[in-house]
Amino acid sequence: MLTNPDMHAPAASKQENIAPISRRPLLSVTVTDTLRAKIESATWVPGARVPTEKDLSAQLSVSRATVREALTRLKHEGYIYSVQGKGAFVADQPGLNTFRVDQLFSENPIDSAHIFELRSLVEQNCAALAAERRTVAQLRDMKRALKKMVAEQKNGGLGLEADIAFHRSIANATGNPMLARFADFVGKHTREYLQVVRLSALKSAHRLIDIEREHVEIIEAIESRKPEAARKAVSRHLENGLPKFKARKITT
Amino acid sequence: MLTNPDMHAPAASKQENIAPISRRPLLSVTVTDTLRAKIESATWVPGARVPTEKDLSAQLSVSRATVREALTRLKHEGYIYSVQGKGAFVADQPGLNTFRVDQLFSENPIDSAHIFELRSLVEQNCAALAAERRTVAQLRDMKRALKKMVAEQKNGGLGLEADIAFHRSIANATGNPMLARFADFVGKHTREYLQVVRLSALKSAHRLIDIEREHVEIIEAIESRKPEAARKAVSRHLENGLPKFKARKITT
DNA sequence: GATGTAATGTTGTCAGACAACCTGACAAAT
DNA sequence: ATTTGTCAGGTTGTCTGACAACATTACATC
Repeated sequence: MLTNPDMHAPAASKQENIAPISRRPLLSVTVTDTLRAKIESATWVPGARVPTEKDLSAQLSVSRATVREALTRLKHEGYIYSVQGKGAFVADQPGLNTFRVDQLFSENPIDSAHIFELRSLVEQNCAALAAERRTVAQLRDMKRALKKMVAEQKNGGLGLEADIAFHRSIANATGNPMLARFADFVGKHTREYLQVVRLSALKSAHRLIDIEREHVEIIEAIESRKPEAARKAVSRHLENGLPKFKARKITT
Repeated sequence: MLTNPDMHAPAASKQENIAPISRRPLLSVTVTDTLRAKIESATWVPGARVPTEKDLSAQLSVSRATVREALTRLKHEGYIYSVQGKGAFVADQPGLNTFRVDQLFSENPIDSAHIFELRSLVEQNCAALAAERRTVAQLRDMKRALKKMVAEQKNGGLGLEADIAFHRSIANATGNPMLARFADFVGKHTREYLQVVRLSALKSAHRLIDIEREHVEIIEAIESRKPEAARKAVSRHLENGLPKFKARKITT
């Protein structure tokens, strides 16, 4: 879905009951998926040589340019690597070059629970580390973001951007930019999948007050340097935001 | 560095003191970096239109094919998106489509500390969740991997693969495939950066015995369903494996 | 046997063209 | 006046062919 340009299209027209058109998938994307499947199904094993671009072009009945575009993506994902004059080969640990969620995610609510759990873990740890390391300036950032969110909500808005800024300010306070970036990453994707479901339910004034109180609890724990309290406050906050998945048992 | 084919090249020759050759960077990679910098420096802001492929081709004095290859990568990373017939545009949250570490990583040991901390957090949480959810079959997998590692080390090897399998078996026991995949991802990259430094120091028999004991402690905590004990056992294990960074203070 | 060299194959880059699609302007019809 | 149909131009997606850069192999030369 992330490769579908539609998701970035301007807001839908006012007639909501028109189903969105489904574009013909790009040829290069189809080829990419086809070749990636060869690797994930272990048809092509690590170290093995990938057919030459010319051969693939002939086998798949597409031009070499299209094959190259597909190979470019697979290289970027870490499934294969290529050496000029030599050829292309399956990587040792295919696909571990980048971490993506779209390839793991489907509309299945179980999958949603998985990524929400990942987010919860990351943000809990961020809060705990922030409680240990935050500077006064960083604490001020958190409070400012919270104030802004409350203000926006008083004006009838959702304060979504301020909410994002709030969580980011916590991640920044860990002093670990890699961790902060990953928190951003996971946060974006969870919010993306929530978007539709959430908007209506979130608007209730009752829930908004809860959210504010939960945020205050997080800040207080970080301010008073209590890592475990911060961790639990985040856990509660995120669980409350996800009533649908809250009680769901993850069975293995 | 991840786009450099050398890292996947066959094992180095026996003459270790030959410096690895540095290839001329691919033109398309250079273009990719140039364009990505435009976005990360906010020269091109979200929503803005990216120059047409023809224009970029003229401005950068490269062919349209090369420009397209660069744009393909940027699309894949989530920096831009394109619509046929319309053009290409900067994404709302550029770069958050995929999580990569090479763009954040440099040879600076501080950066290393950041990714090692990320790994530690992830694996601690995996162990804690595994302690709550593991099945008997999953517990058996962990013990089998540990046995294999010890056996390999008795034969003079490092048991690196078995070690990877051990950590993966814990991640699997969380029942969350997304979390397991991320643990794989982070584990791969941390090990990659360790590789050179570590091999000699690790060979000492003393350290190998320690590692075995640490692994046993992790398993015991998971077997007896003690999440916090499992978390701490993993924390100790990883800290011991990284003496260089152990005492380093992360300053913000 | 060691070394230089040419031939061959593969990926990287270039150039030009057409197909698919979007946008805007204009004409035609109601 | 509004809607609809048509057209032209621009942009990305795909195709084709060619050459450059690099690796491998076989062969000739010393």
